[in-house]
Amino acid sequence: MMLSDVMEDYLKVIYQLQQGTDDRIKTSEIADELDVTSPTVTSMLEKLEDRGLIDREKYRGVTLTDEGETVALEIVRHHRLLEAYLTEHLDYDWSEVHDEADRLEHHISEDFEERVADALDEPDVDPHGSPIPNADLEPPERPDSDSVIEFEEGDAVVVEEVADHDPEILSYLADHGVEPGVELEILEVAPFGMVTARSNESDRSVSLPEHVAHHVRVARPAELEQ
Amino acid sequence: MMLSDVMEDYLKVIYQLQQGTDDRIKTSEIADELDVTSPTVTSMLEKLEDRGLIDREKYRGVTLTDEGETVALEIVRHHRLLEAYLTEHLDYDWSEVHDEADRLEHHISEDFEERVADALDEPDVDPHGSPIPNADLEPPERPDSDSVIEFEEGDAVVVEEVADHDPEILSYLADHGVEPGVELEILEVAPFGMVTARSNESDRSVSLPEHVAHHVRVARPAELEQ
DNA sequence: ACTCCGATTTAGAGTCGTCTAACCCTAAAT
DNA sequence: ATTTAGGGTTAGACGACTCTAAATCGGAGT
Ligand SMILES: [Mn+2]
Ligand SMILES: [Mn+2]
Ligand SMILES: [Mn+2]
Ligand SMILES: [Mn+2]
Repeated sequence: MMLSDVMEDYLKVIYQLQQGTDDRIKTSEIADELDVTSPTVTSMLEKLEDRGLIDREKYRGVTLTDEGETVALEIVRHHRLLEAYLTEHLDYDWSEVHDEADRLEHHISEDFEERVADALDEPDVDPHGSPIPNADLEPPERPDSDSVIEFEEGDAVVVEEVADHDPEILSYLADHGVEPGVELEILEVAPFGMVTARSNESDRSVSLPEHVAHHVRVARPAELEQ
Repeated sequence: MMLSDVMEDYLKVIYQLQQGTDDRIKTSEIADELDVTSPTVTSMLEKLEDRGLIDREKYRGVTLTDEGETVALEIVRHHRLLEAYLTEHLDYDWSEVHDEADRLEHHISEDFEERVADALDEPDVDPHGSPIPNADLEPPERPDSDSVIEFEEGDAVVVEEVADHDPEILSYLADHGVEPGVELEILEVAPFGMVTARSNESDRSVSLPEHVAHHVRVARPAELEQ
């Protein structure tokens, strides 16, 4: 199956939008994510349906077929391995890797993928804490983390994943001690969603507006130990 | 200036065909190299001319403008740095790097280029002995090597560059002790161009049919020492 | 059941890079 | 000066991906 970069991007986006819901993915969601108009999405969805990569019900959105999911996992694996390699071996900061990986993910060979995975010793998460699909492209199990928004004043949690790609936000977070692996004590969750917490890294408090906090996924330490 | 991958490839090919001649580059040469038809080349040449990247005289071929040459050098730098990086840091063999670099060269950022160059300590040749344009994209000086075909029985020479990209040929050459840096003693140059030589690496003789010998560029050791 | 709004699809068009078929130019040979 | 062979260009088309404008669907609220 010979797929264009663009088709790969559509499948990747559908995969990512599908994580954490059972809802079908709607035309407009894809259009937003890829920065194209909805008629453009509609016509690409027809093509992907013809190729058996998605299930489509007109006016009701799409889901990936198994084959489509495998392609998406392939691209996600490339992306996250590249992010890991760039930070580990080329001295990139975690805030800088996304765009580079987003271009290269479509252009590396299976051989390159394998050598990178070897050089990293088959990592299972990328620098943002997101799981890297294994070489067999089985869907990684859903990490049992929740958005930090779900917690309350007084909770002690560990950052598992920061699912944001904006370099400015990521730099800010790192500067304020919010990275995968650090412990946070929740100080306040404001009614409009802003979370204030103290990091054991920076030892000062940091406030995260809702749209940022939303992407900071954490788990209770207990859940890790059990 | 926003250029497509395809335009970059045309400029790179024109640059490479231009090395070692003062002739203008002809439509059909480009078509052969890129595996497209000549009308396709003609229409792309019109576009490149409009953009000021080539000088074109209808029916008489093209040359790169300074701007076009800079773009070509940029891509060649990417290509050769990638080849060097893949062999040095990802355990690729020199016979395997070309195709990978040929795809990635269009998709790496300037930042990536710089980090790779740093990791390699600003190398000046790639694994095939070809010069890597510097970061300022000044045209590298033409290496003073000649095809091994130009020499005669009894000459002692050093391999400077193996300007071939075919993995099978490169593996064969490495197996028979023909790589940049090795010394060769020319044993025979047949009338139909085949060169037989003894390598100080393998210590056995190896014969190279003309089309292979043509790409093996060597220099007299004396020229190196002076 | 009906109406209406927002989301989706249909229709039609444009750009890019490619092709084939037909025509044309240049340079070499007569 | 003419012919001719070979390569180059023009013309017209197509697939991939995108857009805007117009038509249509479906669900929410009466
Ligand atoms: Mn892969
Ligand atoms: Mn990531
Ligand atoms: Mn560059
Ligand atoms: Mn090379």
